[in-house]
Amino acid sequence: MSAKRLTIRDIAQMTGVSYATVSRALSGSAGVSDQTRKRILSTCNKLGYTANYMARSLVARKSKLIGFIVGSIDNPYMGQLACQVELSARQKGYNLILCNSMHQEEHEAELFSLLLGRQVDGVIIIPTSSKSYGALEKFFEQIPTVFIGENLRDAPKSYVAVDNYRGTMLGTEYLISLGHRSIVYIGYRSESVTHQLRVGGYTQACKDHGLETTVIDNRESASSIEQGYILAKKYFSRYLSHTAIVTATDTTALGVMKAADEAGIVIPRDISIVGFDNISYSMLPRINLTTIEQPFNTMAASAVDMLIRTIEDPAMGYSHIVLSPTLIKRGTCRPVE
Amino acid sequence: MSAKRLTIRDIAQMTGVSYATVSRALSGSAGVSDQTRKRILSTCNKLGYTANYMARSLVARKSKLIGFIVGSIDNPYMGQLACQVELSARQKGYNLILCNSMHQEEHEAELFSLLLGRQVDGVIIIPTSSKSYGALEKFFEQIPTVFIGENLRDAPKSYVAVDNYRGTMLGTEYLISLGHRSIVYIGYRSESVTHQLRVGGYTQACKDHGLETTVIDNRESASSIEQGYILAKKYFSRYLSHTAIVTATDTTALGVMKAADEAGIVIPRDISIVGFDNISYSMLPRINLTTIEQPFNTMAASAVDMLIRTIEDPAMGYSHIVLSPTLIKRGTCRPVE
DNA sequence: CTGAAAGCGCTAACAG
DNA sequence: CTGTTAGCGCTTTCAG
Repeated sequence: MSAKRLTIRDIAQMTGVSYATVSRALSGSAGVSDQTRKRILSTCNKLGYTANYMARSLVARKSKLIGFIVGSIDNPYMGQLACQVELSARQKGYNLILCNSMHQEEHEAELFSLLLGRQVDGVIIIPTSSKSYGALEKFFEQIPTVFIGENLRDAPKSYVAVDNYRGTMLGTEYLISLGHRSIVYIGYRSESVTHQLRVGGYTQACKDHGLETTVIDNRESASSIEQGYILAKKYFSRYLSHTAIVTATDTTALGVMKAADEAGIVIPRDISIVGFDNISYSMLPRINLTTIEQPFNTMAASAVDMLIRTIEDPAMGYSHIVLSPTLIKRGTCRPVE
Repeated sequence: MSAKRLTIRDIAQMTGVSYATVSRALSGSAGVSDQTRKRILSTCNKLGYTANYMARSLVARKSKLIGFIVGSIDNPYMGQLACQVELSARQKGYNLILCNSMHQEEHEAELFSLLLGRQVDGVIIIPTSSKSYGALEKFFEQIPTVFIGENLRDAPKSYVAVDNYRGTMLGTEYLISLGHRSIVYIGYRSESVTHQLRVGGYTQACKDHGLETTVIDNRESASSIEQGYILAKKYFSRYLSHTAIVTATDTTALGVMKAADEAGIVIPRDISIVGFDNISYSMLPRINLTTIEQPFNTMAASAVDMLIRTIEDPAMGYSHIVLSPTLIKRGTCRPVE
């Protein structure tokens, strides 16, 4: 096992040149004859030599490493983003150190320090809530950071998010266009700006059409199927008047659907429902959820681009990228007679 | 941005000691008076100093970094494993570099070299197929590696997997106990040993009870909902005789269910189905898939343990951990009259 | 075009 | 108990 890895000196000796020359040949910098370069390169991969990034990073003072903090990678929304983030980053020569915060703000801060110690050149974070921002502020001047998913409003920090307000507005108006006059919002997490905006879009759309609003809060630190289920179960046991539901997230919607099924409420016959996120599971057969799509690939690519631009030019300011959501019509909504 | 990070010398100067003393104080090694240690530690976190892992790793010749190669992290099966792997690794002082191979063996090899250059102390891989093993063999003597998920039979390399043979056997026998006499297997990927074992368990169970077998192959390099759908669609358009389906994976089952729904085939009334993996979405309301569970948490924790043990004691041999699967009875199977 | 030497931030002997 | 001195493997001046 690990027969002491080869160093630049070893291959210098083999080739009969100084190790400085080897370094030059490998890093592609000028000042080496084509002949020696070829000779060096060939012995390198004959012996399977791979340069030591650690040493290289130490002198270069940059690691080409990006810290990536997510609530938990088994959440499909984060998984989809993570996949694209990793791919774009790698394509640009960066690798990702993955960290799960388990949706806890204290952990996010600890993880940030850890990542700082790891000498990452920047961090991309899918924050648990907007509160994350405040707690993390002290790190921002130490290291380029970009947020994904959470809308930080006018905070002086880079983020890429979807237009959440417009998203729920789109969803709510679709429901209204179908004839619904009594719509409830389920799963509002008040400490999240994303959720504030989502509930805002719903409220505005209702107001615009002279409709009443009802909002059911989620007091947990994350949205999940379980939470949606719990919330909806309680809801179904008390209210009966609404003909449609706007949910905070697709996972919430999934939980709501479960509760509806158990209560013998048929979707969309008895009640219509629209989700938010368009996680891959929303398109499943039996689910077939009408929802608002977040453009994952664009979000991930933009975040990586933004971060790397800031890393390479520290004088760069911040940017806010707010992408357009799309309504995906599937099978959970129907016109009201 | 990044006001040149503090070094050990900076804080040595501030405290009025030599930087070696600071190093000792930080690494907790003996040979520093409690008083000076406290003084050093306090200035350290007053100034927000974090030790440079790169430099530390360079001299220690270990990075406390683990490379983690997955097919693609947005696959729920891999996401669930990844989450646990990261958590266990971090708890033991290791961090993860995440890489998506996009289910391509060539990429796996490239990723391995890259990770080697990154000086990871070991790698955990969820291989695309058993072919991965051969192509990667040349790396194994260079770095501790453990495989998750794929059963490598008697290969001289560490892996943790579920007893796939026993899994489908369990599933098939359950179906048989329900009275099914005509069962088809959908989604066999012949280049994967995991799949060979799964189809083996199915075949054996059928043989044991004197039943015929029918196997539908998946010629793609990965299982997915889409593949399951395509396979099932073709299947439903030709066969009609089976009363039950054993699927290679839950994602396959999901695709099969979609095709069934579209074809007007009602599950479980017209046909029963059992999946494999118990990914989180199988328990969804409308899905409620009867399936074989893989113990994700145990698998992840064992893999990390095994790897770290090998890292810390290079003389360690390899181990094969084959965990027991469990049948999760849900709503997609019913007794045949 | 190539070699020698200094140093990135840290740890680990070895002295004092 | 603390300071000094070599490096870890590499890049990068600066000479030749």
